[in-house]
Amino acid sequence: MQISAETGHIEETPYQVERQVGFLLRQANQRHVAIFSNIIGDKLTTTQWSALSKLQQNQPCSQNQLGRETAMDVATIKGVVDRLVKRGLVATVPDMSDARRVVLSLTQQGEEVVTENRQAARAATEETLSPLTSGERMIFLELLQKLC
Amino acid sequence: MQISAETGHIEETPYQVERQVGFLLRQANQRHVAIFSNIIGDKLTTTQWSALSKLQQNQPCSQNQLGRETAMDVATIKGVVDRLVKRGLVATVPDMSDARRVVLSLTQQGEEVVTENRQAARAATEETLSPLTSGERMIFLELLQKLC
DNA sequence: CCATTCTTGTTTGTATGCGAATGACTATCA
DNA sequence: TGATAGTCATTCGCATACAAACAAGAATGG
Repeated sequence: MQISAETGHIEETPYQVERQVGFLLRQANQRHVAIFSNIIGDKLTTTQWSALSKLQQNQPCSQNQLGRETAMDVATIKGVVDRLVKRGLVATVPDMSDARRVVLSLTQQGEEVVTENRQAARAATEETLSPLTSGERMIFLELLQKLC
Repeated sequence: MQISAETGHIEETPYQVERQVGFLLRQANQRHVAIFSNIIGDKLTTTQWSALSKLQQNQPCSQNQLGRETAMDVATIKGVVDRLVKRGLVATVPDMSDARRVVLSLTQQGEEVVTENRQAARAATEETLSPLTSGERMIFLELLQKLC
């Protein structure tokens, strides 16, 4: 909304959904997910990759903690972890000192999967950012981080 | 990957999921969705708003067409439209000239909902972008558009 | 005009993603 | 210590999101 210098009236910028941040964020995310799954294949989703990759950094880790660090709801992280456990990439052990907690860690196979796919994940990032120049990427990532 | 001026070796940038575009896009989108639903309430989701708002611009419109214009899969747009129809915001009529097609249009109530919530949608956009200065917003939106 | 091909809409299956409720356990503080 | 508050994991319900398979209709070329 702006005030016109001529009329002094409030001027409505025409509202176009396709120009709104929300719409664009959703689309950009969709594009990235598509690129990621083209490169990685159907083995791993972006969300699963986040969980595995983050778990490797913070091993061992409780389920909710991992959810917090990957920005996933408790209900969401449970589903993700369940599928990773079923596929033998993540192991769960009950916590000795806290009976509520489930302690997560990568299995041997999980470690291998993370190692094997790191270059592919880098490639996905690269391709997603490919429409931007090197300088634009720096700026974009900086601004994007402010919106999180 | 960069080449060090000192060693001449290829240096691996340490891989951190939380710094990757994909991770940040997902988070930024989550934040926007949360802001939107705080402002609009549980009446409408971001996706439903996109569909309604776009439909108002392009009335009447076939279902798949609307999906294409809102960047939604055929299966996704069907679910969205079904829910909007069930709530009386969208009406469907069979197309005379093409028996496959379902022609969509806003109902009276649908028109009202779009009109009533446009300011709120603007406010959601505004709040999502609030961490950025006016100049940064222009740059960010421009770069984001290139990634779609 | 007929066969091939494309498009439209539907359904199924899998995977996020969140709100809200629940049960079990821990921590805290009066 | 005993009530209260907070945390962890689970579950349910709803809403995207996409791949894949399908049926019916439309469009095209031969």
